[in-house]
Amino acid sequence: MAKVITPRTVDYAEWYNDVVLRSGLAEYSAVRGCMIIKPLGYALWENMRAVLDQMFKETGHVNAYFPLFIPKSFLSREAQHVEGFAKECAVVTHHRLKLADDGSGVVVDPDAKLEEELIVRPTSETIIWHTYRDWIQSYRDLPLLINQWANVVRWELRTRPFLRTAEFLWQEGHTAHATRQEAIEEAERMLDVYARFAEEYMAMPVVRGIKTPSERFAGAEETYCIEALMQDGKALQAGTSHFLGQNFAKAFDVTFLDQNNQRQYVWATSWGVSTRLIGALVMTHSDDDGLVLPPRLAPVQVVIVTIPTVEEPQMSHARALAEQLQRAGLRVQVDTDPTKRAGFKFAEYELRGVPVRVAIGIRDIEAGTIEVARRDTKEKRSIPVSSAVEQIQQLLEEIQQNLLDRARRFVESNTHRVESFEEFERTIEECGGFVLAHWDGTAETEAHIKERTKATIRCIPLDSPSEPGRCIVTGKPSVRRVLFARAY
RNA sequence: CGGGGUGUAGCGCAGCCUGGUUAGCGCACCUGCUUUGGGAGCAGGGGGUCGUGUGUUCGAAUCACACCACCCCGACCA
Repeated sequence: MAKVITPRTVDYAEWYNDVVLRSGLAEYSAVRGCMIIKPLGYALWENMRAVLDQMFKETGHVNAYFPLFIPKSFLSREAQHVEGFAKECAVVTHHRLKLADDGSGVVVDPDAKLEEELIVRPTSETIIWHTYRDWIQSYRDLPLLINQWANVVRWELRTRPFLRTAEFLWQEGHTAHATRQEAIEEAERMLDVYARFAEEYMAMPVVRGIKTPSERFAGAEETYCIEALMQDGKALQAGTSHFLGQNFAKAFDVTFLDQNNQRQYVWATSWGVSTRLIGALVMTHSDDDGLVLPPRLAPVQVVIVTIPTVEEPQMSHARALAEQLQRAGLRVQVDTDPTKRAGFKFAEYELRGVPVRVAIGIRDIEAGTIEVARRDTKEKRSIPVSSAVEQIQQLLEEIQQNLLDRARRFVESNTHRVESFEEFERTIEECGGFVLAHWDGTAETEAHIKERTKATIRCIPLDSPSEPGRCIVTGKPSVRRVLFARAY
């Protein structure tokens, strides 16, 4: 038992770290708050990226790439934006090192000070809108629908692998539109893309909603979000889409001439998801034996393990089956390594979250069967090798669906409606989860609740029906319930 | 940024309080044999600036001081 994972019931945070580190998704690096994304974690990200990229292209977007560095002066052009990010910026001040006089290594060369400091981008609105000024002259240049896959740096005080790292990988869409309405539609469209991706590929149910003013992105007029519920009852913001109004157009003077030859400021959106989604995936499906990955995103969907014996016809059987599965479009790995025992491999592939494991031993070959084990329920059964491809394909779909159903049931049974502040406090403290309650719409009440319970308004759900009620704190009238939770 | 913790082999740790031969254990690694359908057994072997610096001492992993790094918990944030 070389690799033991702390059970979730003992310490959820420790369990999370164990799963991430021991499954080989990522490890800590020599740089504080920055992680090394290992091949398994990166392959997962590549799969996510491929699907999202396709979805972005289907909705009319194209990719581009903007600089990593942003002149300091750009950041301060939009007042709220700079306020939101100033406290967590990495700053480049010099461009050269030199040998230390005492021979102790290298030091920053004071003569190589930059005239204007450069900020390592925490997000790219400013440099992109500075560029859009040149790209947009006419209504014919709009809409401008651009996405960028990049890394960004936010000097967070407290970091956790995938959930919050000082450097992270993400995509950021930045679009420009001729009308307010069109920009709002874009922001909503991309939120919908994210929600569909979360549910259809990650098998992770999400609540779509809008943020309250105090939780809005720095510089946005409206922030849309998808909120997911983790197994420990805490919420995780899984993606955001912002309607930026004309804030950045005004800050960077981006205007166009409309059909009536009138000069207008451009309307903007930005939207992003990050490697945080990998953390969300872990905390939605995984268990005390390690990762559980949804088949649609799993880097390896099927692993075929041969049970070694002296004579080894298993190998050729395994390779033949792998070939058939690959031809059917599946991602397959074959493990015929005779130096590790079967039990070790079983545990190892479970730890790494492979959805379906096939075992082939001499017994199976004699019986014309294979043993198929599914990761989500740990069930095993023998099936005839003749129908292996169809059955495995079907099983993968079943697993994908089961993960979503299971996660949905979890969210449903951990979403509570409360009518009083007392009930609210008790529910948050004892059950966690999502809490739907009436709120009077003021920042004061929101802050009060946060202070008392550490719960925040995750969003005002888009699909929430209007339902007259009274604020749980002030008793003032409210027209709909909002979604509260303690959050990551 | 506040609080706590930890730095000894790739990983996990013991040793430190009470200084003293060659720094030890488990896992992993290498070799051999036996095993092999749920994390194999035996035998042998390789691997160490004891986080860094300064000090105390005949002698420091061990004592003192300073520093650094990372992790965890909070406040802030994707």
